[in-house]
Amino acid sequence: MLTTERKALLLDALGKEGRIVAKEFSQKLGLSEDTIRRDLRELAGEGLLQRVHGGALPASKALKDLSTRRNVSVNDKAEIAKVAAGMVKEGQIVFLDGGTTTIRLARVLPKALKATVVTHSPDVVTALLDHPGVDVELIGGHIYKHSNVSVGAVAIEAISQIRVDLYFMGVTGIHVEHGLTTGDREEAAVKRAICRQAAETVVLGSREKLGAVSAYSVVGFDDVDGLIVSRKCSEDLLTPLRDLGMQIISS
Amino acid sequence: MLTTERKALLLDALGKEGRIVAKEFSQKLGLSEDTIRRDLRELAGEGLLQRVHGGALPASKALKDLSTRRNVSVNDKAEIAKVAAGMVKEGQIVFLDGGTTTIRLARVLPKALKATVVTHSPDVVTALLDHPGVDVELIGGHIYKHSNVSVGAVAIEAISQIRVDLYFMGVTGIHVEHGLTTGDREEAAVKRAICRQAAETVVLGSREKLGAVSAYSVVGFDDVDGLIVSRKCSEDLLTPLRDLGMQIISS
DNA sequence: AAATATCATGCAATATCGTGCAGCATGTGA
DNA sequence: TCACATGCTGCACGATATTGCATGATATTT
Repeated sequence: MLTTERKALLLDALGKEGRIVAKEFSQKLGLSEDTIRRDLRELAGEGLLQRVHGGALPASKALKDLSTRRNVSVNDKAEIAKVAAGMVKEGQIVFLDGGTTTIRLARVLPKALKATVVTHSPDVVTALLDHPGVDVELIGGHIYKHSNVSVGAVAIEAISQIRVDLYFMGVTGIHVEHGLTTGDREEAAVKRAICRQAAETVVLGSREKLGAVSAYSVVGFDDVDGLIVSRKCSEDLLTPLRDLGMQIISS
Repeated sequence: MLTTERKALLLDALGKEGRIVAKEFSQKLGLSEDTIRRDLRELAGEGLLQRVHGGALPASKALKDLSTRRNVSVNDKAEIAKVAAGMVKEGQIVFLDGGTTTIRLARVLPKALKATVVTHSPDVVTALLDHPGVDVELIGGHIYKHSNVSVGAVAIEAISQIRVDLYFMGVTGIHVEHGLTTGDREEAAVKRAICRQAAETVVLGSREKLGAVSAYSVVGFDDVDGLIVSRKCSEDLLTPLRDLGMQIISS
């Protein structure tokens, strides 16, 4: 077995399972634990995963959240991401926000899809590295570490110079009265800027976002065209949004 | 058996199986491993596949950078990164290139260090997420997937608008006659642009880079101020560079 | 605190690598 | 035909990589 291949296996497994246990893997491959541990150490050295006692976890905080927080919402987000990915058509220019759902969305985009993705999230860029068909344009700016996206005047200036067909927006609050909200002023400003440049804006709303309100208002429902929510969302929360003219797509 | 025919076989098998083990193939064809290895080396030289210990893998795998990193070199790079990290002073504005060594450098920067890092590499951004003291500015542009950095007119425009104190440059070739070279035209242009904006430029050169030449010229030795190399680099390779006035820092 | 599990490191055995060299076939020009 | 060049192949050999084991250190659990 080629060591590179083994490392690829480890990363694959990590992506799928969300964790790696050194002992299990050594048995599965018929190699000593030392070898696996060595691999994990090296991969951790490259920043490709995070070493923990007994095995390894994904490196990026976004992904770590995905794997550790094994709540319902993870499945929700996976479903939403799949539905959203299906909306992207050949040749389109799509803007992907930062956030766990949009990263998943990036990952599940068809690898051969010919399209252009614009993003201000380094994580989305990384997720799209193995999508040969997808052209990626990165928006620069000041990195807001809490969300790992670029924000600020530079980002907004760069955004104002592009046009996109479709914008997948992530938010932390979706509320009938308060509209779409997020936890950071800068991020809200960036989202507004993208909205202005997008022919169509779709909000990705996993279950816990519905009915929630965060500190900073992004836009009202007038400025967005659709909302993708989990199949399991209660109708009670959705009908008032429908009444506001929102097109609701259920996974 | 014609060598071209054999190479075609190798590429075929690679496409079908996803990997090639030199030993197996030599037995299957009744040829020595040397011959197969020679073929693989040449195909790798043309970029048609990726050489790894024991055989070969497809060229396009995102893991490519993983495998080019042999173990020794990993240690080399770790040492170089540590030395470079020590050069960064409080309050400085530092530009970090893309590349494995600079990512390591980012990781080993003191977490509490108050400084600003400018980069066009999403991976560097990710590496700096848990450095609360470090402000990160991201340069946007078109993502060149092979290296996972942003390049192109947008990137160069953004770079021209900043000044940095110190630029850590990564290259793929460091050669007495041919100067500093890299494998992509766009990347070379970006590196040149950063050089222009930097008060001081330092090249990070792990062992295998010394004496190597790549396709695209970046700058000559006049435009860089220092070179950090592994302790284990032979003096034979270093003295000619010293004669050119390079300041060489050995790890 | 004791028991257990996991870890990092050094070391030795083995496998693989790259290079130089020689043998062999084929091609070429005189 | 002969002498020579060229290209391909296998072998030898020193260099490098990989792996498992031993060992003492560290972490986790009871």
